[in-house]
This record gives sequence, structure tokens and C-alpha cells, in this order.
Amino acid sequence: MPELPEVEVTLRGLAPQLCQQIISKVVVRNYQLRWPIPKEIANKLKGQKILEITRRGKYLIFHLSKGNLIVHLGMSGSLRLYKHHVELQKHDHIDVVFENGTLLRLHDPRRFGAFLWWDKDIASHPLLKDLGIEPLDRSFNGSYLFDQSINRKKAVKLFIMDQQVVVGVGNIYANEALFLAKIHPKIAANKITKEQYQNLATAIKQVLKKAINKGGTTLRNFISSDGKLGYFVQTLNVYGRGGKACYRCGNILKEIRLGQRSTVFCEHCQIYE
DNA sequence: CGAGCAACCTGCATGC
DNA sequence: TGCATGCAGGTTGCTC
Repeated sequence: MPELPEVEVTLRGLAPQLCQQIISKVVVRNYQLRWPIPKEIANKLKGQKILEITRRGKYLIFHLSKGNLIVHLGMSGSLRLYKHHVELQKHDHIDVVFENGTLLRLHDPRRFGAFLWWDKDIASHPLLKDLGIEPLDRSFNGSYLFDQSINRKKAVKLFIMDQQVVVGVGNIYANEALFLAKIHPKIAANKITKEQYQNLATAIKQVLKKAINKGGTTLRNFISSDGKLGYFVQTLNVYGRGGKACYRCGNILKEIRLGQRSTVFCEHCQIYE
């Protein structure tokens, strides 16, 4: 499921319910995620209070009394809260039970997610320490992208999906943002002007914020719901629309592969030069 | 630095 | 109906 907006929506759904709650039990049914879940995780987490939940890129960070729980949803993961008993579904790998009876359940069919313990400075974690800036921060703007692009010859789409440049821009929203900014995905990053990067930064913020807001509208269903969160609620201009007509000019949208990822764009609106 | 690929997994759509 | 193929929103890590 998740790009940044889905993770942010998950965070907003969980935080009000879980902050100040104390973990009474953790059940792990499958330890094999992207990295093996630490064997001692259940004992480690038991009795700890959730002080705060934050997000860094696509990572969720549960700040506990004695350290941090880092969760990544990978390609297919989701976290859901339940107030009452529900039937176990296939791929429900982890349950975190709280003293007030609330259940937090991780579901992840492809098991590309992560569930890790870290009791040192959170910023120093190997998975987090090299991450780029947050796209919704003020410091993320055209000048930043332009400066970062000096000497970078890779395709601009891969450049904005590089988590060391800016976090949270996944394949769907990279396609969408480039369409909005009228930039061809294959242009070398260092060939793009500062003005174009200003448009691109604006487009990225716009696409992400819109998705978060749409996800937010389904938040009321967050608890014990089977409704799908976030995705595809907003209209996608290009992603998944290869071979169909461009909404802006009617031209047939082209689909190519870039870095093994599906890339869709309009050859008329997004000029390659 | 960057392009390309393989890997980690399951589910789903497609075509024969 | 069954089976093989290819693809999917992420990320690491290797080769050349």
C-alpha cells in the first residue's frame, strides 16, 4: 500500500488511540519480514508505554519508555486497530495488545515490511541516518532540488525517488508529480532548470498533501474497518493509465520502464529535450 | 556516480 | 479448470 501519504494517514489514525497506552502482550506469528523480527521483541516491548508516534519518510517510529519500535509497511503492509475481537486473517503477522484492550495488528502479505527495535538515538539507525529531507518541510523546494541535482545525471524520476534526496516519493506520486510539473521522467536531473524544479517541488507537495487529505476523510473508518485506506481515492492523471488519453491534451499516454518501475507520461505535455 | 539486475514474498490478471 | 507468466505501491545490495 504505502507511499508517504498512506503512512502519514496511518500515523494520524494510530496516534490518538495509542499514545500513553501500555503494551501488555505482543504475539508474533511470522518472524520473517524484510529483516527477521528480533526474537526477543515480545519480551522487550511488554510493559512499555507509547510516548509518541512519529514518521520519518515511510518509517513509523513508536517512541516507547525504553527505546524505539521502527515499523515499515513495505509494499503490502497495513496496521489496523481493533477494539473488539476479530477473526484472524491470513498474513496477520503481529499483534500488539494494550492494557486497555486495544489491539494493533500488522497485516503484510508480501512481507517486505519491517518491525525492528532500536534503543539508541533514533536518528542514528542505519535505515534512517542517510535519509533525505521531508518533502512537506519548508526546506524542500526548487532551490534544494536544483542544488542536489548538480552533477547528477540519472533520470529525474529516479532522482526524486532517491530516498537520500527526498523521502517518501514513491512510484505512483513520482509519476503524478512529473506530469503536473510537465517534466519528462527521463531527462537527466542536472539538465533541469531551477524554475522547473520549483514547479516540481510544488507538484510533489501538492500531490502528497492531496493524498493525505483524501486519506484523512476515510480516517473515521480507521478502527475496525475493512475499508481500504487512502489509495486510489484521488484521481490519478497518469499512473496506471498507459495507453489511455491524457486528461490535459488527449494524447495517448506512453508507458516505459525506468529503474524496473512502471513509468507513465504524456509525450505531448512532458517534452523530452 | 549510475545503469541494470537480483533478491526478499504473495496475490492477481492474463493467456493458452 | 489448470498452469505458466508477468506484474505490483519498497528497498538493499551486487555487478559492470
